[in-house]
Amino acid sequence: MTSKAAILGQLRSEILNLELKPGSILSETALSERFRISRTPLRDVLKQLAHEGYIDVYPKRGNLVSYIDLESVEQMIYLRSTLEKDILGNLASGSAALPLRGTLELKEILEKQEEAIREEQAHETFLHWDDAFHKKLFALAGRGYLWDLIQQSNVHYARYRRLHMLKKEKLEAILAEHRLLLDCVLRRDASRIAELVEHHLHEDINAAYLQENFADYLNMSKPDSLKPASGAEENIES
Amino acid sequence: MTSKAAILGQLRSEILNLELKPGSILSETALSERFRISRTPLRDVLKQLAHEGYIDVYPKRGNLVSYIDLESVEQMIYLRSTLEKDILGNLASGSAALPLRGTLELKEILEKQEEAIREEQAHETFLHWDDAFHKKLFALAGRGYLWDLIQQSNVHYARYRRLHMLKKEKLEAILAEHRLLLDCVLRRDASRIAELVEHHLHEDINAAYLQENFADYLNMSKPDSLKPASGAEENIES
DNA sequence: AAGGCTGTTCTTGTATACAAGAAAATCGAT
DNA sequence: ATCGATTTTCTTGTATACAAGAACAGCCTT
Repeated sequence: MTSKAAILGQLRSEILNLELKPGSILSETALSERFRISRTPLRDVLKQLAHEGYIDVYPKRGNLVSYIDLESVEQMIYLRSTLEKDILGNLASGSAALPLRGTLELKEILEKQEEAIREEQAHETFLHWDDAFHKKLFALAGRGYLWDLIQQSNVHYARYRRLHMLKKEKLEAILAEHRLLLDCVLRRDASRIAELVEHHLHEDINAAYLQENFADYLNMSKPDSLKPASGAEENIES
Repeated sequence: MTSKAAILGQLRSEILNLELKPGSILSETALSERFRISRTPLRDVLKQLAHEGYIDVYPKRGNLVSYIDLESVEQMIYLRSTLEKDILGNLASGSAALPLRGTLELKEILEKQEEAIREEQAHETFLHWDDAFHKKLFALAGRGYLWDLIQQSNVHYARYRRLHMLKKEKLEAILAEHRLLLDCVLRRDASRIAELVEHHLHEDINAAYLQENFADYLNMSKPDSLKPASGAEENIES
């Protein structure tokens, strides 16, 4: 656990699966002791995390694990929804036929997902194969580049999904929708895809429920005085 | 010119307007002398540039201004095309009416763009207002967040456009298309928007012409041995 | 002349000492 | 006890010395 890439991955996964709760302090000195590495390379890791939205940097005060930003969640859902409607539409309406190889890989993924449901403590595994399914669709449409791009700004949406999963055991429902979508593509029925994708991604973004049960995970847009750096402090503006 | 944000902006603009050509070396020591600042904060700036694709980092060898990646260009055009079709479609089909204020701002931008055409050496100014027009459309649809997100991965597309501009003086054509698009939205005619957006953004991605005239600006996918770091070197993987 | 070894000199990567800002704790006066 | 100024102690930001890898030049060998 000494390389920068390993540390980055470790912190990323701890933040994503909510072991590190929003608001937790990531101190440079503390982390440098934990990972037995000096502050300089560790700062590189924190910079990367900050750029991907995992942490908020308060200059000369500290780094906090970011609170889940529902605005970002809504925007990412819209982005994915719009793209996947188009992608699945193209795959279905057959200007380019779905190759047999791709079909098989998709079905394999869905089987893995079904297995994951049976396990207990299945959420992380299930989510992994859920992502794999959508990623494969992007890849088959020649849009893997965009999938990777989206993943770089996915912290808030990824954690939001995990909070929702905790409540509803609607894993079966999700899997069923995947099967339905694949069916439409294979039967070359583009007509229903738009509504299916729309419903699949907009898993009721129920802000009220979240604020009731996970208020301390969320970013309630408070006065600017409490917001992280974004201006001309000693920070880099993006 | 001592703050990190200023240096970042300076280098960004020099790379975007091709003063710093692809392949140019950005040495930490050289830059630290140029900007009278130590290597540590300067490395932060380079990290940011690397993350946004402005430079490629070859560990222990150097940092080169990235070559224009036509794959990225095509992906970004598709991304914007798909999003803007939906955005303009929504603005036109009127679930939410375009407010008077927004209409006026858009027309103002188009006037600025017309002024820019008359000036000589107009390209940079023209492009600025061109971006402003599209950005305003995103904002009016409540998608300013996504516009900003896209801008963070826009190096290759931005430079590609500048190379195209050098050849064709099709500034008037672009402006005319803007007027046409705005017209469709105001007249609530959503039918032609898709094809207009498609044509507007896919300004003939003529790879042959570029490779003929600007081969040394482009990233011809060479053998892996010449590619920048992306694996388990001493670098951070994204 | 060609090939390979070796040392020099580039580059970036890391560690650490110090500077500077912000918040908290302390101590004092009222 | 309460309020306020000062000091102390956190935090991150910066500078710099050193480590280590990569490329290059030169030389020697063949």
